[in-house]
Amino acid sequence: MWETIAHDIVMPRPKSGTSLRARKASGLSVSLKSLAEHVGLSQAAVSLVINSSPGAKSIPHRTQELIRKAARELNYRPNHIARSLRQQRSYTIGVVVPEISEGYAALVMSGIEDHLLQEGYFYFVVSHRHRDELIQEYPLMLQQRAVEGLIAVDTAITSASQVPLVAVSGHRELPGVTNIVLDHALAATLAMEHLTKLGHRQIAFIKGQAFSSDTAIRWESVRNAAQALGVTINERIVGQLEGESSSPELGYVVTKKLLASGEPFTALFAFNDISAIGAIQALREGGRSIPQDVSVVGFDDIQSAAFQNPALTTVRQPLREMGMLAAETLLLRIAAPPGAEYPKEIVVQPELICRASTATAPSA
Amino acid sequence: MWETIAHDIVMPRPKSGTSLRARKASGLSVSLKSLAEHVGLSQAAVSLVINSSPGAKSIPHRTQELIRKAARELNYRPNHIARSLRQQRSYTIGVVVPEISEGYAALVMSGIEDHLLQEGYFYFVVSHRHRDELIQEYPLMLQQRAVEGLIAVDTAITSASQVPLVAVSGHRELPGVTNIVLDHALAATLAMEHLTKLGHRQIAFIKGQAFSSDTAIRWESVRNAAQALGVTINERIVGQLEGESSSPELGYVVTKKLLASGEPFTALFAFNDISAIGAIQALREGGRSIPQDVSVVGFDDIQSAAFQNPALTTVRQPLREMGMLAAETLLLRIAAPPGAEYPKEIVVQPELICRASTATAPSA
DNA sequence: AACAGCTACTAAATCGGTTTAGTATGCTAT
DNA sequence: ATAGCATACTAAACCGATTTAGTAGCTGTT
Repeated sequence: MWETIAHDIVMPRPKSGTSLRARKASGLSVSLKSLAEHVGLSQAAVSLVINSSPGAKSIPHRTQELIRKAARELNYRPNHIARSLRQQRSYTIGVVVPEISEGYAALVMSGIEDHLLQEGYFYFVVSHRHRDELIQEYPLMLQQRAVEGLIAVDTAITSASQVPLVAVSGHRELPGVTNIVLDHALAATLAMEHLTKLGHRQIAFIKGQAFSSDTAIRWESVRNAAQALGVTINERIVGQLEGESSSPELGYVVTKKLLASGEPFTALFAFNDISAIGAIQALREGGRSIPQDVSVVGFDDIQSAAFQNPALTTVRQPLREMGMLAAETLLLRIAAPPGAEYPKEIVVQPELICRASTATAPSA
Repeated sequence: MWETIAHDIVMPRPKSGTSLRARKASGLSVSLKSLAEHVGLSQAAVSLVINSSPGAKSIPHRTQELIRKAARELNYRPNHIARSLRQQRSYTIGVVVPEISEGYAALVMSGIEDHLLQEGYFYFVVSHRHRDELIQEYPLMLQQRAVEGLIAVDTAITSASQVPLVAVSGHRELPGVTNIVLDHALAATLAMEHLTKLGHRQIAFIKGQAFSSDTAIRWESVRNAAQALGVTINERIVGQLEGESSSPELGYVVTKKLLASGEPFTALFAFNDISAIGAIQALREGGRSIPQDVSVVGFDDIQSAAFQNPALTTVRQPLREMGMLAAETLLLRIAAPPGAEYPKEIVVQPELICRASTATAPSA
């Protein structure tokens, strides 16, 4: 007895050698093999022409045109995976960020993307959310996917990588790493000069989280700038962000503590714009007007800084430019012969953006 | 005569068959072939064991352990590209967004990422910045890179795709597309009810840009809700965002025009939070306090909405959830047999987030 | 003794391109 | 006549895995 078992009947998947008609009908894209059969030439010839390889110079124009025309008509697009495998080049890089939805990372990525796509590269992004095992694992997973290089944004990658690595605000002085760093000394000086010129002496600070790569250097720069300007730092009005998320909430909490200390201050320099926004909230709840009673300076100049009320005075990091620079440097390093020299550090300049959250200090 | 031409001496790149020692020394990762040679078994056996394939069940435990141990020690990681080519599966999808650095797209992507990485998928992101030729071209480039599916965020993809496509706030009713859409009727009702309960009758509106996929449906819903609540819409205080960027500036410009019309209004319902933020700026410059003189309602609930001053009342779109849902749906569609049924539309619910930018209408 | 059936593997095809080495053909120069 | 050379290609290896079909060796059964 024969039974028709409907759910066992499966459309046979045509192999790559099958006729064009079959491939197209089944939704498969046109392969080099079928294209070659269609024009009656070898795969080699077609490949050489499609890629305008040096080897194609002996192929006459008429034949080249024939091939190109057929490729166009059949909408042939070389399978990128097959090409990657053979050429041992993926035209892909990996980007590791703390959290993709954060304004900081988003701006850097926007810059990265700008340069990469232009050069025919694509990229994978992964957010590690400060989980150590992911920070370890993601670079390996990315390399398994044959990325040609890595960009780490605000992330201290510790596992050595087989591929070039560019860090944006990441670690310092690791072998094989190019660091894109801000001129922190200048950044601190810009902010501190601005505040002292406005007459502020009692300045509160919010330091970054301990895990953030910029925290230490930024704080050191602030201390140096303060000293140079003759400002003494009162440790009782120095707070530190705590927690792994990046929401204004963190700045809010720290600022509440600063207020609770009872210590007077007329200005506050926050670790970043996000925490400055939370700080302003807390200051207002504590009955201070911004900037009449307390001036607030942020850091980064994320997009929403300009549209706060009051608009935030901040030290601008050129984040998009840093992303572009990272991508550019990485591609150069990829193209360079192995063992070639590479830049260990590239310094970019901050800029003070004066808006409405700072004003002259209230007379004591 | 023999000459030593130093710069022509090139390290020979060992082939995959070469000894382990050679591969590791030259920085190449360990291949299946070299691993197999190392343990004295065939590539097939090693592959079966590594992947725990059904075919490995006839291989005794001792041998399996031997293989696994060697793999661990040599830090063998299968080349993902080779695997993709053979299996015809890339475990990669493509995500098309207007601009990666925008809060809206960033939140959706964050949700997408959450689900994808968990399932072993990676993704490429591309920002088209509303350029038509890129909206056409990127999906093709992504398919060339063998993505198994596409997610389009707030983007009307028109070229038919060979792979499953999920649109978040994208087009409607295209064959082959699953749309993740907000319940716009409910969204409009929530906002309008809130405003009318507060006593507002003269309400200004900011519509979205013509190219934005949500503009039409949202406006229709607002009109329906207004009618149901007995509110008449005064077309002279209905503005529309213009320009392709997404900065508060656009909302600022429109609101300036609304004010210039001279027509009175006590509330404003903006197309999104970004434009609401710009609108507040313009209203303030026009001498109105928020919310005493004018109440403002935004849309989306992007991260910075809560930290505006005043904190923004807004209709929350569950953006992260929409991203997760999109990823989940896409993976289900990828796993489904070709030709299988799939959801055409998935509706998600908005939520009114009452903050400080709305208050009772000033008595006339 | 012959055969089936199981165990423990392996050989070889395959994915879809790229690239190297080679070959057939026709032409020119000796 | 034939070596030499350019032209116009092609055959086949290769990238690094997965996967199918098959085989050698052993045990147990009739």
